[in-house]
Amino acid sequence: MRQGSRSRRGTPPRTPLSRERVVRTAVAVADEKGSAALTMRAIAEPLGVEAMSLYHHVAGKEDILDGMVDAVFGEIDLPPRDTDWKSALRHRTASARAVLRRHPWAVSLMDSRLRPGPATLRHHDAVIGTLRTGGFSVAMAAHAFSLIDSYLYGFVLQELSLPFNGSAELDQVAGAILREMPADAYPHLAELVTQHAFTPEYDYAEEFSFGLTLILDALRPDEEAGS
Amino acid sequence: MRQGSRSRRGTPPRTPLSRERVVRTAVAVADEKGSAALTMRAIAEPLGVEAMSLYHHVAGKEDILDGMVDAVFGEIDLPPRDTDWKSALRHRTASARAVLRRHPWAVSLMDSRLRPGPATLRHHDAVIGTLRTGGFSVAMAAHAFSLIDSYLYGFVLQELSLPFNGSAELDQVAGAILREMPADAYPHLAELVTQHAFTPEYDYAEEFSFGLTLILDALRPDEEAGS
DNA sequence: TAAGCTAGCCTTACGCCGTAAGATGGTCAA
DNA sequence: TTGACCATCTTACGGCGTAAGGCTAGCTTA
Repeated sequence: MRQGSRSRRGTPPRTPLSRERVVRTAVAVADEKGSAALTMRAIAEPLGVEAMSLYHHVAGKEDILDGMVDAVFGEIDLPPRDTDWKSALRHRTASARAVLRRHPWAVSLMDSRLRPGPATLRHHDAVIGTLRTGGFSVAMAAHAFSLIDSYLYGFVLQELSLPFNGSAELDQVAGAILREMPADAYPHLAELVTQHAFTPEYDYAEEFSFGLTLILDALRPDEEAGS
Repeated sequence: MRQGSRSRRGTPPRTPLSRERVVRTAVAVADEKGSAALTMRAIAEPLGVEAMSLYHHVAGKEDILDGMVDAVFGEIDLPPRDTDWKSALRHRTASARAVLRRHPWAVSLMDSRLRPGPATLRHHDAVIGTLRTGGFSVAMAAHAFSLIDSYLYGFVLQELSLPFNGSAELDQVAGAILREMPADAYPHLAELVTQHAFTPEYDYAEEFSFGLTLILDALRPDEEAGS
């Protein structure tokens, strides 16, 4: 904000651009304005620069998106190494949910993006390492990894697709949908929506925890070297 | 193709447009050309019509996207009513995975889209109904619903983000990533990737089944009226 | 049969988008 | 002082979603 403004004369101490600064700005823009507003021009503006200048530091918009995904993985806590595998994975999975809620554009961005950055690789390696150390065979670790992350991404995907800016708005939407229904066309859905006293923040945390606990308790290491 | 061509003279028997025909064509275009190629002009062309003509039948592109999502839900088998809840849900979940693989654009489209169509509502109602009939309380049915669908969407999301046009390409990508690694920077990840003899089609079906079985076996109805 | 209405399609145009190509100008070594 | 370099800016292009309005075929009505 203070460095570049729009000046060209007077040589204010313009902080030089860099791939990292571009990616960080892109994350901020997506957080604030939504992923639809993430244009090259919108990223350039808070940097006090024109859109085309970004191309000297990134290969194109796809490159920025790759960087954003890796930045998100960098924010997720790695599973701590000083507890059992179950507690460790519970911690990192809760951290991941928090991060993905903070960056609502991230989940949809992660699909179709197959150029994992270093933070992504480090993250996956740590999760698999936790399972292996906890006594999981390679095959079983793959199963557990797939299951836990599928649940994580799928849950956040669904959670974010609801407008949870306070329960008022949610109730309003739910109510509108219910009212459109031909009374008893969808009785079970109506029952569930009606009976669920939506208090989004808390309910969702509890809902997530229910599924995660069920999964973690059903998973079991399959190698003899127990801790 | 045969009906409209570009003619205006001679009055060929042009099949009239309709919201349903527009949505069906949009699904076909997305399937064949990818979701990035899904433009109003691209939808209009196979209908033998200009882009702006679509606006007489749909409210805009968002409306088409809503319709596409509902069309996808319409393709998913409802849980059959003549077995136990576990078999019924296994069937509909496998069907859902098959449908979402057939329309790779669908999962990402489902988030951010909060105007469920009739097929979507009917589908959700049937799933919840299966759980309730199976002895689940309303609260427990909500838990089970959330858990199963989170797993489903998350799994497909991850499955589709890999280039699984035959194992050759996948091995190639995996190999390239491994080669970029500083040898032993990600040992557990390397071990897992190396040891997993990727034969995508089969492996993924088995992987999905593992997690689904684990979840279904861990879930339990919580009301006394057993079957 | 003829007049007028209307539904359904087309044409044109606008302001966005990502980015190719090349001009500009500030910095620094010689 | 000169000259080269390189980060940045300017301009432009094709494609996007869609607003506004024109045209015509075929139905309604007298």
